[in-house]
Amino acid sequence: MAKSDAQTPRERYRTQVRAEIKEHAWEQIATAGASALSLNAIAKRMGMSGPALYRYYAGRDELITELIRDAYRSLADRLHSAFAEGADLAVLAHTLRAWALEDPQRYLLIYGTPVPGYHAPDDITRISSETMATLLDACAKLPPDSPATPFDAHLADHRDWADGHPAPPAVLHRALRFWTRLHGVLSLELAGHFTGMGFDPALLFAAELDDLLAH
Amino acid sequence: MAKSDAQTPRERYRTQVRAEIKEHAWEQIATAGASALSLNAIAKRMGMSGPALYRYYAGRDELITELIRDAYRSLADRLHSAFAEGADLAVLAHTLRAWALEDPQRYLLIYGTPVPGYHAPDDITRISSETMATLLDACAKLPPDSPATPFDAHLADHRDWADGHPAPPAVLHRALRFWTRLHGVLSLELAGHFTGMGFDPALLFAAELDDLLAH
DNA sequence: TGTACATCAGTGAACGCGCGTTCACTGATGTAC
DNA sequence: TGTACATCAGTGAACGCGCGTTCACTGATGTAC
Repeated sequence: MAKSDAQTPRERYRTQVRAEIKEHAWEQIATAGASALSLNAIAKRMGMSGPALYRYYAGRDELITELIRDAYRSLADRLHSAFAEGADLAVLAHTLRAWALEDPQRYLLIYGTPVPGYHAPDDITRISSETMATLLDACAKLPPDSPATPFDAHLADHRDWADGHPAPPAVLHRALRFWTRLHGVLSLELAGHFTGMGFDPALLFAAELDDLLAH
Repeated sequence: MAKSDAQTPRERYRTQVRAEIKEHAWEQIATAGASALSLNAIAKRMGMSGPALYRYYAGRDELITELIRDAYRSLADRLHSAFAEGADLAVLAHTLRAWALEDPQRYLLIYGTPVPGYHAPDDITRISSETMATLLDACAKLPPDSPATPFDAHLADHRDWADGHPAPPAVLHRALRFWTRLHGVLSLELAGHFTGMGFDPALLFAAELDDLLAH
């Protein structure tokens, strides 16, 4: 976290204000959704005038892109450091869930409804594949037990996304299964589709996880 | 589809224009997302002035709510009629996927990122539970084979959402599993998270479906 | 069948709003000699 | 250590825009006698 390149006071101030802007941006997103994010509103809450923010961000798009990048980065780091500390898939799954519940709109900014025209810059895609790599590493540690499926064969021929990871197709498949199933429960929970249904979403999540680890 | 209550020409015209407004609204949502939906823009595309739309909808909120209702209605009807024609869970799953791919933004309007403050009216919740009921009916037709899980026990005590459906907990669990797993694959596919990964999302969907039917 | 009236679709002007963004500027902070 | 200059944060005014929404109105369509 500490990037001590001997910042001048001005640089320190700059990074601090940039961070403060982002904090307010997250608050605003949590309250009204990403589409309602407004530079002027952020400025007002910070007690400064609208144009002042242009000293720190080229415009609204740049700010949003950086928020998205930070979200991916945060998740990738969280999972990676958990894995580095010995977390297995079960722990990673709960780490993911905890991260998502910490700030639902942050999760949804990344994995929720995309703006039809938007294309993330390359570096963001790269961060996202770091997360995938951690997931693959964790999946590779499990004993190979599931029988090969037709989809495994398909994956054997379409594994570019694994980015050089040596895992066999069955492991790639397992990683995809983890991702889609946990996302399935999580995203419906975060979107509020379980509210009023009575059961505890945490238990459904745990049940899916058990099922994943059993096969 | 035909609701022939002997409409007067004026009523016919009215319903026709309302439908035309909604068509343009869907186009706009498909193009720029739901948050960009604007009455004025719709009016312009229809060649009329902005205020004219207020003859047909009380405001933007009413229009959006009706779009959401229509989306739920469309899905509920599609699944229900498929089931009525003898579809099993596998066919229902593909019906769901086809419906989603038909208009991704329509699916995401319902199951994607919610606007933090929004609460759907009761009748919409009811339509949504129609879909759930169909899913439960289909799940109940499968032979009971999966062993009871701890979550099943939890569901036995929290089954209000099943709305009087006589299915045992294991079936409720199966229905939830179907929903969350298919949604997991579908929503990531629609949000474009598989693009560039190389594999065919349809095959991953099929693999998840196979797995669901096997247990 | 024709006339008198009511209904209703649609218009254009207007209101207030908040948005993103630019620009010329003031004033404080840091730098060089 | 003090002075002269450059850098940069922040302001306020302004631009143009599109939004949702209201209002008083015109003109066409339907209804009643």
